Amino acid sequence: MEYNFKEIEKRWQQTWAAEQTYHVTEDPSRPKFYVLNMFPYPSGAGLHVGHPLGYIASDIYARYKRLRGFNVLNPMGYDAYGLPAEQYAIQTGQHPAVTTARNIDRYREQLDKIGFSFDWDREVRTCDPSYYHWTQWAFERMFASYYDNRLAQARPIRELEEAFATGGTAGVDAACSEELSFTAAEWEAMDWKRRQETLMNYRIAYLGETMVNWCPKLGTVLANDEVVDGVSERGGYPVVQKRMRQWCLRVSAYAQRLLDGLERIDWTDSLKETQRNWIGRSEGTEMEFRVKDSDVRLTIFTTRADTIFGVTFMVLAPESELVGQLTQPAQRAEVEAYLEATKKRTERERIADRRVTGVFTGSYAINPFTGESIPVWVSDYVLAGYGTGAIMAVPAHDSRDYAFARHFGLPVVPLIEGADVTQESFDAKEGTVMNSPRAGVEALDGFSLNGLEVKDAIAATKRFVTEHGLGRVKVNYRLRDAIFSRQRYWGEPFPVYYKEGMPQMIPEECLPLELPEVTKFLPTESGEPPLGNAQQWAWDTAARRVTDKARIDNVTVFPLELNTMPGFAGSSAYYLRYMDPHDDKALVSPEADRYWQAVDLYIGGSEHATGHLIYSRFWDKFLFDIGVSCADEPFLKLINQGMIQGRSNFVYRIKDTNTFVSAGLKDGYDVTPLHVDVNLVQNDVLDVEAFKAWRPEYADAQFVLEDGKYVCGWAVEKMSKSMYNVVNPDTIVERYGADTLRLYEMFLGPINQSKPWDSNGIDGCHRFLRRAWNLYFRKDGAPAVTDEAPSRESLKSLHKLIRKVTEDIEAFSYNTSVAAFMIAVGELAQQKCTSRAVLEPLAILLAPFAPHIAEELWHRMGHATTVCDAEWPAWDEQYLKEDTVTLSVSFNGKTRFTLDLPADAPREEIERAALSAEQTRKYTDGFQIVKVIVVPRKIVNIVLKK
RNA sequence: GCGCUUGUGGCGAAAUUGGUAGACGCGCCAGACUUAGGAUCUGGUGGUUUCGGCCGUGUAGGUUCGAGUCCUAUCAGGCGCACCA
Repeated sequence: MEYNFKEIEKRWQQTWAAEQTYHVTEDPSRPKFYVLNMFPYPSGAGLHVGHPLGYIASDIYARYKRLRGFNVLNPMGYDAYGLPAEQYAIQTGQHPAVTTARNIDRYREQLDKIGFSFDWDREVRTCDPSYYHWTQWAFERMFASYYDNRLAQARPIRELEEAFATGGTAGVDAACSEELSFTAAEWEAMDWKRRQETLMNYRIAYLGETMVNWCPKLGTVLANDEVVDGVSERGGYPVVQKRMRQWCLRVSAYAQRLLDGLERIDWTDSLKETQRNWIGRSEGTEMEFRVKDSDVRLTIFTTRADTIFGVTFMVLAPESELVGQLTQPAQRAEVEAYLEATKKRTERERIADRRVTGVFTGSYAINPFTGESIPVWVSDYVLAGYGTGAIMAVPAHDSRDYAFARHFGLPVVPLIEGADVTQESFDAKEGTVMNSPRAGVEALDGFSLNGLEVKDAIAATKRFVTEHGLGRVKVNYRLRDAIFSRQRYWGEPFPVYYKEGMPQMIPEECLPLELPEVTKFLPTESGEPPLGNAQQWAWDTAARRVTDKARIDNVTVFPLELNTMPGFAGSSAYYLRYMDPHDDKALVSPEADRYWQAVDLYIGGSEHATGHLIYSRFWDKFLFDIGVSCADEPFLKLINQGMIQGRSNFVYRIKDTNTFVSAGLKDGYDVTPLHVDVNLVQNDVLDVEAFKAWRPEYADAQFVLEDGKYVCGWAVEKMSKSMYNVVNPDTIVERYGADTLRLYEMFLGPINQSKPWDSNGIDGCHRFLRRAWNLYFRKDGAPAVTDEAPSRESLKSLHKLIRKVTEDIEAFSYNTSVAAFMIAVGELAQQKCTSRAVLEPLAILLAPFAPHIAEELWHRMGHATTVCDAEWPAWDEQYLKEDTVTLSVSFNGKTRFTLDLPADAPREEIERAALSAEQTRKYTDGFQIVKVIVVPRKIVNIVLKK
């Protein structure tokens, strides 16, 4: 009987769909397990073989867990909002909703062919109103919340209003954009608008005037993680810094919790480290410097408070508002020219060209410890967005300050004994402090750090600063608030209208606020975002619905927000929605949430480390605070699947001809290597006829063959259309079947490693499946499975396999379990094993990896129910025991001969046998036996000495 | 510059965690069956060898009876962060 994978796979896929085999419901009688893949953005190019890698790995685990009695949630959906569909819409006029739906259909078709155990009933699409209803809802809750630093928790903004009314800002410790200070009376005196503005300073979702990454080409702002090397991640367009009023999320309030949470989750060290880096916690001191002849106080942040005696100048960021106040008339022209020049430089230019630039303001700060005057400069090496936007410069012990001091001829005062600062600064935080203060300089209260170790000097300075009211100990984070608006069409609309210029939320019960139709996807002529083109885009507060813009009277009808939300909005809480995808009363019902808790296993690429995986953790912590999610970490275990790279093929054209030379002969000619579509190549041999048909210019191509074949060259490159190395999973499924594809993707190597797709090895996996199939049938096609008792040998093969596969799946080492299958099937074939007692468990073991063939074999063995509900077999140690064991006998670590002994021989007997073996005499002759080391069942090592 | 990570045959990779390095697959070689093979099956396949062995896990040391595995130094690749004070 032939292994007809096409027929088998098609039939079972239909059956599973018809019988809802993978439909899952909350079942408190069974333990739950939640497996999740990062949902894909449905691009127009469809899936290539790299995409399903993670899906297959998680599907194997999901099926395995189900076989072990778990109630497994394994959902799939689409991250459907995104720039490519919109860019395509701008070019072609095709509505993004149309292209997105088409791409989703294509993805679904491709996914269905691979035989996943997804519960499609729980599918979500971020662009569905029923889905983004809850994205908008979460945003509204963030707007209505502030972060209480003392409780380390989000609280209703109402509580803050009450606190302001009773005591002003005194006693309030809340995360904010700007430290404010007012009394209850001042709060009471504020009008509605003023209060709204004040509250905005505290809201978790807030409208903020900030420096943003503006991408003129895309016509939108971008989050920090969407900017790579000063250009946009999508498209690679230049990005400039621009001050704009934008929606932001106060992610920074959660910095410490995001950091602490990493301790409790099972992620790779490298990923946790990446997040720690991104959060960038830095413990230091904030110190105040008075300015000579001015009321201005300069606050700076430093991690090296101990270097206070080496401060020889101060530097302000060009964007700092203090620049204007501190610039003296004599320096005004120069400073303004500098600010102008800095503004013109893009982020990219600043990174590419690290010239030392700066300008003196004419003002002098006063060192709070010594009273010395210190010149205040402006330079773009100080960033406005970090710390206070001002620094104390210690050129002797900071390389950037050093470069600046050398360039402008400012003094360098070394503070560490033995540090040579004639050529470069001494940045290390070690050594003994000196010159603190210098001889002859009197410090405040006789303070001195001389003779202390740097570590102790930092602590001593912190203590002194706090005690003398010169500043405070402060923790800074690199993590910035997330900019949450995009000037694009294809995204979630904000449920926001504007009254007196202040944003108002649309009532929760009126959600979702649906994305309006527009005629054009480009910004309006007046520079408004694309939603400015929508006619039906105003909010009627009386009728509580969207209405025509023309009716705006700012009395009952108000303009709606024109920005839309960024890509990460929809992907931040989708794992919660899968728990309860059809609920129209809540994002997730408490029952469903309590049952599924959190994602037990999350699989996806590490490229989301500083984007989605931060935002999602933030979003979840917020939902945890307001009691919607019961888990404060959303993804308990995370595995990063490696990228599948492309394996490109090349043909070699002899220059100025249409003749192509086979790879082995190309060195004899002057050739140009050209990418050739890998689908025209099999095992590196070119299908010459297909090649001729590929492109008109190759129709009359000539070939120089080797051994009658045209052999192509190859290289590992990114899988992309332009390299002609994209391998489509459908092609593989068509040729070998889904089970072979699944097996082969896993066999390729460890899932967390990047590796090139190489179709060359796939035959091996396909052969394995055929051999497995052949175990179950006789040559004439009749079923071979019998009720005979299995041989001990066969049981040993089976139980060895059960143990190996079970342990490997638990360790996500799928490539080695596939190898174990190959060995076991080979052994069983050799043993001519036909016993049901062996072949049935074998089919179950195979089910997670190759579900179609397993299901088919299971049914052919007479089972009416699906193999998915079978019970995972357990191994029995008694079959794994050996009767005899072959020991290696080594002398001084070198193996010389082997010895067969009963497996249960005690240590003494092994030792005796080794010493009395006749070969032993040969090696011990003339030596003294120092000791004998017995590694039971493995090695006897005899240590010799002359 | 800082952090993380990986170096093993012609290739993808294994190695029970300190115990016979290279499982399994590809490729290659030989054979069988075939008019034929890009089909199938069987056997072989790290290097070297005077056929006793000897040498082999990026490089150089160290610990150990014994090191791919542990320690020290060093080189190379990949990823992340990067005027973050």
